[in-house]
Amino acid sequence: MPELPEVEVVRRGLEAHVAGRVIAEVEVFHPRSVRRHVPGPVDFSARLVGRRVQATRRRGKYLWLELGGDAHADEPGEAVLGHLGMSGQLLLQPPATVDQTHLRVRLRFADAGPELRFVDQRTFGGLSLEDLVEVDGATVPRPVAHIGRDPMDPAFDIATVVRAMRRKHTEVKRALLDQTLVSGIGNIYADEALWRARLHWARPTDKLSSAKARELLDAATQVMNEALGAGGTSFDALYVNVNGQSGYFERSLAVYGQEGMPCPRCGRPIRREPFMNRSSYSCPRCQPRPRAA
DNA sequence: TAATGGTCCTGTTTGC
DNA sequence: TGCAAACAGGACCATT
Repeated sequence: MPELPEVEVVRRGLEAHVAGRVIAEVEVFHPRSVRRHVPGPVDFSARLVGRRVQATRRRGKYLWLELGGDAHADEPGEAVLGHLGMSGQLLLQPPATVDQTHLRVRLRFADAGPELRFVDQRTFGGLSLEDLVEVDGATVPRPVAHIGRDPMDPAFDIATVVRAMRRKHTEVKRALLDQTLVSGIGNIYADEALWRARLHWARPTDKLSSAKARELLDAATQVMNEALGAGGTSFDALYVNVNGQSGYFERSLAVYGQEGMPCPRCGRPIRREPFMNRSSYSCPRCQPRPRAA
C-alpha cells in the first residue's frame, strides 16, 4: 500500500531514470487509469509526445513529472500527475519485457531505453496531464493545490498543523488521514504513529494537548522516515518497484497487521477494531479507548 | 465470504 | 433560525 515513503522511493527511481528523457509514444490500455484527464485518453497520449521530463516532484502521496518542450513558453508549465492508489506501480523496464496482466499505460522514450509502465490491479490510481499552479510559494499540479504539505517538505510547519488539528472536531485518526491537513499518511503509518504516541484512534482532536498533537506528528514523521530508509535499501536501481513487499520495513511494524501478536512495549496482544469500513490496530494497554466514544 | 484502502461524492450534522 | 462549512460514511475497484 503506497503511502509517502513508498511514493518517495518511486519518485527517486523516476528522478534517476526518467528525468531528462523525451517521451516518444504513449499507449493507454485502460481508460479508467486516465479518468482524471478530462479530455480523454487520446488527448492524453497526443499531448505527451515530444515533451521532455524536466524534473520529478512529490507532495504526500502524489507525484508528478514536470514537462518541458511546451509550445507556449510564457504560460505556467504542465506536469504528468500520478497517484498510485492502492495497487499502482510505476515500473521501468526494457521494451521487450512481456506486458504485465494489469498494464494500464505505457510511455516509450525517444532514446529507446527502458520504458515507463503504469501497472495497477485495482485501478484506484491514475495518470493525468495537469497545469502547474502557484500555491503558498510552491508550484504544484492543480489537483494538488488543496493537499497539505507533508512532513518531509522543508516548508512543513508543525505548529500550524497542530493548531489546525486541535481546531477540528473529529477522531484523531481521521485527522491524520486528512490529506488537506497533513499529507502522505495512510492507514499503516497512522496506526504506527498512534501506537508510538500512545493514543487510541478515536481520541477527539479538540481534547488533545498541543504537546500530544506535536508528539503524534513527530511520531508519524519518524516512522515514515524509518520506512523510507528501509524501502530505499532494498530498492533495485534498474526497476522502479512500488510494491510494498519490496521494502523490509514490514518487519518493523509494531501494530499494523499484528492482531494477537504481543505489543513490543508491554506484551499485551494487539487488537483489531473496525474503523471506516477497514481496520485499526492498537495496543489495549498502551492505547486505552477514550471514555466517551 | 468478507476484507483490503485512498480518494471522491453525497447526505447529514454542526457551528456561527 | 438560516446558512455554509465541516463531518461521516458509502462507492469505487480486483483479488484472495
